[in-house]
Amino acid sequence: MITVELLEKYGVIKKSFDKNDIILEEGNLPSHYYQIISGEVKMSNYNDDGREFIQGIFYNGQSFGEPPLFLNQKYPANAIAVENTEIFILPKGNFMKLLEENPKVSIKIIENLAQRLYYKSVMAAEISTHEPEHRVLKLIDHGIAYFNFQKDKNGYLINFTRQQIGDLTGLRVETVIRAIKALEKKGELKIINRKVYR
Amino acid sequence: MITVELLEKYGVIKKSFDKNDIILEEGNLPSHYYQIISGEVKMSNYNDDGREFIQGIFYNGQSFGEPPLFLNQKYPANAIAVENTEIFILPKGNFMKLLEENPKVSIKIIENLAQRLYYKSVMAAEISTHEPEHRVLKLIDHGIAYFNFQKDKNGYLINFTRQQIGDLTGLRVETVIRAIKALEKKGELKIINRKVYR
DNA sequence: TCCGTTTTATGATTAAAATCATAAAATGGA
DNA sequence: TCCATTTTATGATTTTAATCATAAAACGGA
Repeated sequence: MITVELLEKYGVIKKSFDKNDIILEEGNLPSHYYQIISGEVKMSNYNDDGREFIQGIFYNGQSFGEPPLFLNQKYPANAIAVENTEIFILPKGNFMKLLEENPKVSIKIIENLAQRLYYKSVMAAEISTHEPEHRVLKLIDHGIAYFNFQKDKNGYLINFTRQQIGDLTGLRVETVIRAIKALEKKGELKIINRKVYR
Repeated sequence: MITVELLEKYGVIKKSFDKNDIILEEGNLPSHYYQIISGEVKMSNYNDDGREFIQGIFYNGQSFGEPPLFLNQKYPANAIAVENTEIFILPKGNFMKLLEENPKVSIKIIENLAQRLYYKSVMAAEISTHEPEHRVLKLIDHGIAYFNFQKDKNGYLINFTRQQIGDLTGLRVETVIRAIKALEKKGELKIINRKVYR
């Protein structure tokens, strides 16, 4: 996350997106740095028969889509507004100048990329070698640590739909529903009027 | 990749590992920066029944294991020497000092992390939503672009065993063998005395 | 408040890859 | 050069999650 003052100094602009708007598209070449002001963004892929895989979900203050920007490669996924969203957008040239002139920002970027790489390492191993229940639980625990889940008297409210959990873990929605039921039976989590708590 | 001169200036040491030696272990806290001088290193996970998932394979000049170093988190995977390997090892404190005093290195680190994140994004989507043949072909094409595969009159020699391809794509070795056969039949690649070319 | 859409839910069936079994070929140390 | 190990290979069987079908509950705009 880069501070508003710094972004403004380098000529950032604000842009609004409605729910379900496409912010950037797979296959396109990157030209801007994106940082969320408010709202929620997902980056995801669709395979040939329309099945979705969610690479990640991003909230206030978080940036997304930097890797291809640094590599001059095409975006490997789409970015879509999950709800109405406001975003800071900075042209690549300005962004690079900002980085050069503010070395401490580089460290922030490194930490952010490291965090995302860490998540992807954990989930890749999960998706490849573990059963549905294990995958779902790992995603939930990651979500508690890194997403903005709220804690109340029942525990952490897992603010994902079953479909989203499926799209994040490579499982179909029915499998997720059954896995969550099984996890509840084992006492690993609670279901209170359809909402999942841990 | 950080230059030898710079590493030496900050007190790097060399260390040798034999084939199959464990360089660092899942669950441990990081304390050093690692950069390969010669040889080959894999980072991988093992699930409860010993099934392996290879996070990545690294060669001369490449570094590995940085994300947890930047985050002060436990390693999410093991690093193992695939063959006899020499490695530059720099203590965390020295490495951080090097970064602070050489801002251009930060950009290199960013590019490297971005590249690895890119690979993981592509493979995560593959593993979650595509059939074995597609997954194998995608890995092979990625390998051609980013690993040191050699080109000769038959095309690029894919320098992975079927088992390695399986461990990188989350498939069992028999499935990989059958997928490669099917891809040959479709003309997507060649098998010349058991070696795969593309 | 009504109605279309989304989300959660459950049972039956199917398909695809994993597993199991076995073996030939190749490789690499001793 | 020999022999143990690794790699590639193939067929049969099983298992597991996907798929298919259907529906109730909840949600959200108009």
